[in-house]
Amino acid sequence: MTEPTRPMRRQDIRRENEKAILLAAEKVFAEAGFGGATMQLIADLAGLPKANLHYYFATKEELYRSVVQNIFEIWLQAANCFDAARGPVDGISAYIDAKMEISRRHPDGSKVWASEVMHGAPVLQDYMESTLREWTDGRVEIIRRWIEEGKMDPVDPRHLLYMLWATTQHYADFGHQIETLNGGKSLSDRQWREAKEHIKRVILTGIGAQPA
Amino acid sequence: MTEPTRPMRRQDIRRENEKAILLAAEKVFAEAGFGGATMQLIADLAGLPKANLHYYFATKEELYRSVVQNIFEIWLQAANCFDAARGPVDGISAYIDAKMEISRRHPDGSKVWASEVMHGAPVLQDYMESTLREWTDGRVEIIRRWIEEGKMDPVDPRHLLYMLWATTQHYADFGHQIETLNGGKSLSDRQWREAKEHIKRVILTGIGAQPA
DNA sequence: CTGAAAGCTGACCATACGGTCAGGATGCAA
DNA sequence: TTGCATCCTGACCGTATGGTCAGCTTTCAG
Repeated sequence: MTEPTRPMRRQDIRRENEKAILLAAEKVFAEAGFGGATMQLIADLAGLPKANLHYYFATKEELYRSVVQNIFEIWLQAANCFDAARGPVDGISAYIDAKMEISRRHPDGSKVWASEVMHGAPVLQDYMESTLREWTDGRVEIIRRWIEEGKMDPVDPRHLLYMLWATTQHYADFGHQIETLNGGKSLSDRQWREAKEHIKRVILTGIGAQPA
Repeated sequence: MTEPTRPMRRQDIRRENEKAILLAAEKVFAEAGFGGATMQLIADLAGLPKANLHYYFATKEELYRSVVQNIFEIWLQAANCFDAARGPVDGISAYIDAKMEISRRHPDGSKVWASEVMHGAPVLQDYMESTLREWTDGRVEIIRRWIEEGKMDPVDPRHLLYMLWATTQHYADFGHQIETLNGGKSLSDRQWREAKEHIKRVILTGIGAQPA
């Protein structure tokens, strides 16, 4: 019916194909892990012949690396919430919201990231030792300041960060478990809202930073 | 030097070999995932020829299933803490302690379990729909009672359980990240104690169940 | 219009992996 | 001691996978 249209420019072709491949790869890596994923499966999901994948990404490792780096970018962007905040209530609330939104919108990416870390971060070790460490140290300093200013109880900033990561990431990585316990249905809008509110309430109350 | 000793009884041979294989398998599955693990690697780590693995475990799937089931047992045992408790402070404290001890002593098992769930629980789906669901429903009921009795704030019991699982499991699954951020060193006894205390403090305070 | 660069792909290859098996070694009950 | 069940294993096999490549088509600058 509709004229197929395909006078695509070179640039577009490259961009679209890479995008399709990365999306397919993210899903397959998330579902099967690096070792269990096959280039053939990724190719099928992306709607391309396998050899075409190797035209854009020379090796499976390279493709995987690209996927993981993409996630890491998204992950780091959620950090901005923290900086702009004037206190723990604003900052931590915004961060929880942002990370929960990632868990909801990019569950596959979250799983790939979790898998990568669980297996000892073979491709992201350098990032963890540089970017992630800097990011973490910066937020630890912010939290420390909040504590000094009496805006929250004196809890260990690092363990607090781990708790934030853990609780939010859990809804992506263990989403299948949660769904199963939810009667086999994925969480509704309301349930996601409740999850966010629960986390914010418990943690903010727990660190003595409840809004006036 | 020491006389090699090997008049081993049949029973012992079987038990020891199965144990060695399961231990090696747990480690390899944790490090490489199901797809990335190879029977050869597991055999080498267990100090046995590959063919011998297949004598005890017919297929890779069967071996994997055994590993996962073992973990699930340990995981469920930590549940007892909950039942004996008279209130949220006792119960949740004990549960956090137990789960953190699992994260510390069985990091590989925890990772295999996490991996299994992340990939959609292909071998444990039935367990999740029966045993896990029952366990969860039971604890939800206990928590609900505590709330009714005014022993803690009215938070959603399910999300509270997820938070407990997430925070404790995180120290195993993301142990590598935590170590990296800890200067490349694994957590010391003191740091593990601090982690436990932090989690207990924040969560118990967060749900309004702080001890008098 | 033309030539070269970019994009594409079926067919192919070497390897690694899960699994098999025939036959030897060993513990053990009778 | 004997017979048998259990335990063990080197050698082997079929398959699936990551990766290659020669040669095709398409885009597009000049």
